[in-house]
Amino acid sequence: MRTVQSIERAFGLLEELAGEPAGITELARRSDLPTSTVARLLGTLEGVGAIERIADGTGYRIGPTLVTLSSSVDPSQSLLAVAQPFMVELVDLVAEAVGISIPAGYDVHYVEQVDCAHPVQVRDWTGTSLPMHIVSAGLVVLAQWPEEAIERYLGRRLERYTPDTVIRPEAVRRRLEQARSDGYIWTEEEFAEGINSVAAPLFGSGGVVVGSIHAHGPSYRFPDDAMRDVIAEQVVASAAAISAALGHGQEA
Amino acid sequence: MRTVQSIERAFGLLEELAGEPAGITELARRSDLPTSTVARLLGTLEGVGAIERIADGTGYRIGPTLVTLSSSVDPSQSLLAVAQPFMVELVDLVAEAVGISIPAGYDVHYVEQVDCAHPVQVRDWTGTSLPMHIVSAGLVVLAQWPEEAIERYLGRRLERYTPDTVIRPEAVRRRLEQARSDGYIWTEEEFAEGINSVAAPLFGSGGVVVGSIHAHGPSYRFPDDAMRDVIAEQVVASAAAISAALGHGQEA
DNA sequence: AGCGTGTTTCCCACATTGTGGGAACCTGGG
DNA sequence: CCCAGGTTCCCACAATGTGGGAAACACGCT
Repeated sequence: MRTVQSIERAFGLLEELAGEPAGITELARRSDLPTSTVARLLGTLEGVGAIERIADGTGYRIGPTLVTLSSSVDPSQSLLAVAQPFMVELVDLVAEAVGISIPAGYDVHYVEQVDCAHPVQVRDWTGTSLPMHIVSAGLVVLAQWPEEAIERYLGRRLERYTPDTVIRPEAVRRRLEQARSDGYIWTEEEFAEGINSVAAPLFGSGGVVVGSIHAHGPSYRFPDDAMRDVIAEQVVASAAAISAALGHGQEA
Repeated sequence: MRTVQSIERAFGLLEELAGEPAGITELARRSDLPTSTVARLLGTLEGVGAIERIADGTGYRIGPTLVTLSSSVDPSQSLLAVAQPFMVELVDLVAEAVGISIPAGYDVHYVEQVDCAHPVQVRDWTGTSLPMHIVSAGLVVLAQWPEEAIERYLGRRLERYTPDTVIRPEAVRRRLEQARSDGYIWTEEEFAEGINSVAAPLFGSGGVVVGSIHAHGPSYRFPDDAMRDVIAEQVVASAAAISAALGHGQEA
């Protein structure tokens, strides 16, 4: 036995439903399965939240679970594919680890990192989430949010991670302005002692922020003071290139 | 038998993966299933595209199929649930059909309509898509896009639907400005002769446009000249209420 | 009301299908 | 080269999912 029939069938049904909501009998006809089987499969799918009953009684449609499942990785998906080559390129330029992250609620989620050759380097944060105000990758994203959203963010208690973490709302606000005008931002030992990073925002199809790209390294060598601006510009340039690559190709 | 075990397990695994990509053994540990079973389930899920292998060999993550499945219904989903009551309310106020639409590439897609009591009324456009520049529902959305995106839109050939359709890029631009400052826009027989409509944009969690709400009626009676501004304000108010309802509640 | 069509839900015997133990097989490190 | 950690394959077993059909609903018609 290689594949699981019931799962394949279930996804067949999901695809039908994605095209157009429908009831048991109709799906049974379309997918050429006995109604009782379809009923059972749909029942299970409903149980896990993959589909839900349409309000006025008859029929099912794609449900919240699927949305959650996909959204949790979705943005990174296309992002990763597109960004990968640019990340590698950027690593060569700045000679430090480069990462990509996406917004996830009030956090940013690190989805990928390309390491540099240095024997001493920042560990791979892929898979972790951190509050936006403590990391460059988060600040540049936050900076792109509409005013009310920022308001909400800053209205909550802002956690401190190190002595250098900036948590005064007005101070954070100033940094956001800075990020907007510069197109990038530096954080220095605000999340963890010994790590500095620069980040620039990534924009997707509609012009909305979909995440950010950053370079980070040990604070004893990064950034080299002379290179500070150059590095930032390189990150910004990579970000722009990725955004351009994402830019078009909208879909419903 | 009530539910299908393999499907439940499969979705359990998907949820694990959504949280964080992982390999077979790790998932087996976490979900407390035999590795061979996990391997088989993942194999099937990969077959249907629900997950995919992570580039550098080891591990799986959520795949394209799930994204497709959810995106096909997602935007309308939460929107519809939230918007429904407001739509009904608005119908009462303006005494004409009210609809909701979402952006889909360069088109807007009509996802729902609540009809009014009039024996003569606009047909239900639910399910159809139209270019943004010819309908109020599209213009208000377009108006919220970032400049470069608008640029791209207007750079293409703009189709004419009726003699009154505005297709000169500069003219459209002026209307977009108007839409931004007023918060709504009227279109009069630009898409189909005999139909006028007003629309206002809907904003979602991040403050991004997620669609629009509009009222439309036969041009011989809609809008009543004296009511023109009142109606527009009512649409705007409904839009604001819906946006507020969508507004918060972010999630990863 | 009463009927009829088109649903969905429930039940149950059957064997197909999925299961899981374990062995073989890769792969990367030391 | 060997060892650990992971993945793929195999196979006997029966638990699991299957599907036919009947029962319970839900409407729309007359």
